[in-house]
Amino acid sequence: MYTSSANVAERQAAPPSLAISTVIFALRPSEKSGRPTLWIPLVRRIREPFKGLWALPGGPLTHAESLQDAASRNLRETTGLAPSYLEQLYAFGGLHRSPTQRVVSIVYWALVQPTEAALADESENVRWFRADRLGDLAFDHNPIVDYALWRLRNKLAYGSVAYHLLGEYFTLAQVREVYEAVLDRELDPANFRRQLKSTPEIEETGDYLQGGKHRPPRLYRFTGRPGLDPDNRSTP
Amino acid sequence: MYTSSANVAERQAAPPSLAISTVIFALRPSEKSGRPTLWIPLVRRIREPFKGLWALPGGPLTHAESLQDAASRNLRETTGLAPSYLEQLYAFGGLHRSPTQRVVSIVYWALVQPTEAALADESENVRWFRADRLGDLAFDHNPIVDYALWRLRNKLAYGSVAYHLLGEYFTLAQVREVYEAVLDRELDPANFRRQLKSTPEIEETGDYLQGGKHRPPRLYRFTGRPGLDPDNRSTP
DNA sequence: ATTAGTTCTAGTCAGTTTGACTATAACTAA
DNA sequence: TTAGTTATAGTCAAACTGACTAGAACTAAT
Repeated sequence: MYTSSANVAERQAAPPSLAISTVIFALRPSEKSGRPTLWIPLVRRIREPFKGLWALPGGPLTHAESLQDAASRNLRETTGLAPSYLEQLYAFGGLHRSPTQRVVSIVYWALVQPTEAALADESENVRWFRADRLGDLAFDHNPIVDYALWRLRNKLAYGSVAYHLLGEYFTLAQVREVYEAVLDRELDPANFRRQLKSTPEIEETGDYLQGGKHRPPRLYRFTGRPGLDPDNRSTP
Repeated sequence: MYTSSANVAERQAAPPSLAISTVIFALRPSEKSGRPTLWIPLVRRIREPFKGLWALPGGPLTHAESLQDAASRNLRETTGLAPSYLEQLYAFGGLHRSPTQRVVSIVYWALVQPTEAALADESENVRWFRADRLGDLAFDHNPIVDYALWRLRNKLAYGSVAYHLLGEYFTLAQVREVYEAVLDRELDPANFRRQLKSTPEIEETGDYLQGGKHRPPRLYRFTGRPGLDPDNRSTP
């Protein structure tokens, strides 16, 4: 068996172990400006290597679950979250990612809606961080998060992913705030609005968001699936 | 050890085995029209499961090599090819991909230049197939190839990948033929030309392609790297 | 040598998209 | 009632796209 009692020769012969990790994104209001910003939950390492450092939630792949199932189970167990979007990011398999053993990590990235994110477990060993202020993470998790951010920005430009960071109903200004938070630049409200209105997947509702300080904006709804992954493509 | 002598209980306890496979694309002239078309080399299964069927080249991940190294070694060993482009495609980890054991396959896709592809080994158990006429492959390799084709078409639209299917020097018409072969539709020569001329990564040379039947076209050269993968991004 | 045929290459033109900007509508708070 | 702010619609020029025309440069046939 591949337990900790295995000697060096046995570890050499063993296949690399397989782990699943997830980069989870959610929007939370910034402390200062109150505008939405990207946050990521991390877990503290409670054993070596990198004991005490923060790391992406993850764990080994068990025998009876698919990769995607393992990712969502892990998500649920470590953070209590149910993602609204989950996609494979990349398989990281460099030789020296972990100092103690060879590990291949299949990393997923997930988006979580704000209502869900507000309920998330937070504890001594689970904490949310601003995506742009993470500090030094365990293993190679810093470049992994960078790559996940790059993918998120790319997917955003393409289309259908922003709505998974919002609730079912949203205003066009809220969508713009998502884009501004993720892309980290301001967008012209009128032009942005024109583009969204020309995409058929965004449906006008009859309702308006009340309770604001100014003219109440109309609420919209997103219709249409994201799905580009092979694992998602066939789901109707 | 996890050999064929392991019993069921041992296989259950064992971690899923890890394999690397590669979808290799190269251009070859079609038999009929002579125009370039996409071809893929496959290897014949010489043992169960799926004995006798054609499959993607691949093999187990050995302990001392990175994922990308494993992919290129495998490429070289099974087909004798050195790719001009190699990128991770996806990690496939469904529970029932292989009837005999749980296998997680990290699949790469590669592009090979025509000079290289012409030298490729072909034998009883290695043969090239037109990408659009593969028949039934072993395992879940048909949807994997479909997904690789989808990625290739996408990357083509974005930019820098077409030149890795060509030699160092090429005419703009040759680039157009690559696009036409991969996207499977005709493109207006004048408009296509205008677009390419506006991209700074395509450099005019002073030379012309001689020996054709008509006006000799100017030769161009591609300058600039593809790299979007985390494994490729930092390579300068 | 001349001509026909083909590809290479440059250009036009209308329709569409994009970015910067202006203006009015609709609400809250003072 | 008014000032302030956001929501929303619209204008305009620049850039881009797809369809098309036309001359340049070569080969092959007459």
